[in-house]
Amino acid sequence: MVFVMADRKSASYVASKKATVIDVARTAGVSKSTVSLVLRGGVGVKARTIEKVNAAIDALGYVYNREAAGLRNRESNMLAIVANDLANPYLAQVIIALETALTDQGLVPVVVNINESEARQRSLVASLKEHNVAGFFITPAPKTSADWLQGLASAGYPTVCLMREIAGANVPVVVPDNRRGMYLSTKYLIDLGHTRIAFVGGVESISDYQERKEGFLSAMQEAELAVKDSDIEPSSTKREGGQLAVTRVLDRDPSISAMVCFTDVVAYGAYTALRDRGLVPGKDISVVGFDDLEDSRLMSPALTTIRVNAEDIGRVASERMQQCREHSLSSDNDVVGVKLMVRSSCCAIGDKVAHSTSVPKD
Amino acid sequence: MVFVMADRKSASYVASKKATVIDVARTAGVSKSTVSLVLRGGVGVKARTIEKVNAAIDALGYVYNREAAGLRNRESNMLAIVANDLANPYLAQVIIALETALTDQGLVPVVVNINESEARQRSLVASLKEHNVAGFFITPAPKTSADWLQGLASAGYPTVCLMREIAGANVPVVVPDNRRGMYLSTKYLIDLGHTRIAFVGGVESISDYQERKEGFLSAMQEAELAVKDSDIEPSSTKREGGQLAVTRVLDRDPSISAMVCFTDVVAYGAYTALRDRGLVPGKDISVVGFDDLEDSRLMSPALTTIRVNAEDIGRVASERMQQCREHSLSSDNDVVGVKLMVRSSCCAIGDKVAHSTSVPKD
DNA sequence: CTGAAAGCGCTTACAG
DNA sequence: CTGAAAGCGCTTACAG
Repeated sequence: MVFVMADRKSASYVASKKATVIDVARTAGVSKSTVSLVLRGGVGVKARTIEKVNAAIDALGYVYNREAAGLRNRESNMLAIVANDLANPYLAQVIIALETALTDQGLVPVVVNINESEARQRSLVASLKEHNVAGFFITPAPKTSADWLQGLASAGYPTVCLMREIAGANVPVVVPDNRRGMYLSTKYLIDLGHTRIAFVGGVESISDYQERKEGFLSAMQEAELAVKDSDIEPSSTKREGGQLAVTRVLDRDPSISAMVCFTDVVAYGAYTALRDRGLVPGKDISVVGFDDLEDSRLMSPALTTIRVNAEDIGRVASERMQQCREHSLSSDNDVVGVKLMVRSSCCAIGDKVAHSTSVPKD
Repeated sequence: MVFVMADRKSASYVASKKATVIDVARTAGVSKSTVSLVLRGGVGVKARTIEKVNAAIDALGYVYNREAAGLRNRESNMLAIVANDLANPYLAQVIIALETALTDQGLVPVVVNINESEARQRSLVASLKEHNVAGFFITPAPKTSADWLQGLASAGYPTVCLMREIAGANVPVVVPDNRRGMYLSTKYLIDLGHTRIAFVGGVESISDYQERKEGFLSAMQEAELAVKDSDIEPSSTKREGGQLAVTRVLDRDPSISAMVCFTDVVAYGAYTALRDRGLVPGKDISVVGFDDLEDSRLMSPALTTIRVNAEDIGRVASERMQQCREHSLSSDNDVVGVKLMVRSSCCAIGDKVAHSTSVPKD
């Protein structure tokens, strides 16, 4: 009969010929509708039937075609994480936390890396829209326009910004308490007796930079300490950026006795720059970071830094996404708490003594 | 008329009602078939018509539904990068390189993170299959079964392994020349006069560990140097793993004067362990890494290490994938070259003098 | 270039 | 639970 001939003809590429719901129904001896019911959770289908269908699925190596399903019911379980720079270890922590939270909800997180390029961001997001992702987590690239971001959200794609805010876009944002973090680290240095404190590293065009700078300035102002323009030295957020920034700052003004760094990675660069001039961090000069990467605890001297719990960021962001998906509104900001981790990279100056009360120890 | 009423009713959620090919055809004043032609490159359609269609697409905010298209033509431009651990900085470099190569070919790379969990690998790969990805790059989790991996490839999903090999699976693999890399670094230490060299860090169950260990052993054997079991100390590949491994090795045998580390990250942990005992890397004891992360050049002492060009891995892997997609065969291994980068973390011992000829300098 | 029709692999809704 | 039918948004193939 005809069916047999067809089978024999296709014998050689049988593995790549994908089974379909009809095939499953046929081998399980049930209807197409029943298979569909089982595939979607099997409510109201009796256990024996579910077993038969699952057995057929295994036997045939059937792969559910979620895109065909999505075509009909307009649903998707795929969420995109649009990452500004996969080489940033702190972002990696956030992504890992976020992935865990999403996977627990039965969603499929995929990450794309835009490498701080607005153009790449634009084109990758466009591609993901074509693939019917259910929503976007995004750490927007520098120069991202509010209109573009807003447009994404308005077009029905639930969108949550991570770590960075784009002014003018009405999109929910999950950020650490950048102001308070930098305020805490600056205040800590002031309490140790430092009066000449530099703020090093970071890219001015990104929202977190401005927030951290404000925290620094407010602590300095509160203590009535002067801040010269030259005490603030932006740079790339790579290790090398920190190294260059510190070199420039100290070349200009050797009276600097302490520095708050934009991130831990910048602080690592600071360590290198200091060692290159024969200065020992934690002894000759004080350094504070921001992020609390795993390495910071392990290096020597262990880096005093601001801890931002990546798990918190991930968890809050996934909750916010869930809200967006439910009622497509809500653009509040979530600010995640921070904590000063005192380690060994700071020293007291003048008649002060390093105090280790009132501050959490590692 | 009916259409007008429908339009007015849907006015409030007009933004989320997606335009379709029919809508584009209507506003452009052409047929559905023509729009389809334009969407797929516009061959044989005159420029004026293409313009009209594109104008309509922009005006309507039309988003191509690649899944509906894929349903019909069984094509996909989405490639999955299944990463064993996103927190691994070297892997991040490889992913970035791979993404660049794929994007250049008009493909859409998405990465998922399995966190070294075989179960997560299994479930995420299953989900991605449901989303009709065109192929998989994978750094297989420990305990990945050859059958599973082989099954993936046999089911018609082009699959390329990165960095790690699963014995028994007939799948193309792109790896650095692990043996030669470790041979080179061990030989370098031997030439500096070291005789008691430890091999620290790394997880035994993964293929690259065995290869690197073989390189170490062959250099030692060639020099007729004895290797005790206790000179080889595996550990997690995290920084903390390196720290613990080095501590154990030196506690057992303080005569060790040099160590080859499984990776740069392990070497960073070694630095910490050495400093904790008052030893200065590059002066009291020699350390060599493997990977050549960006940090290695910048830390002090700058780490002597084996450079594995991540761009090469990414480029070769994407070429290999292209071949798989074209004729679904080819399971050769690609071995990417390595290079010893001599920096400051090693010292000569006995009557030897650090030689810096014949070896590439940074 | 157009137009009408069939089909990709599912879901949906409904009568039985 | 089943079965027949229509539809999701595209592509394909073909006659005009």
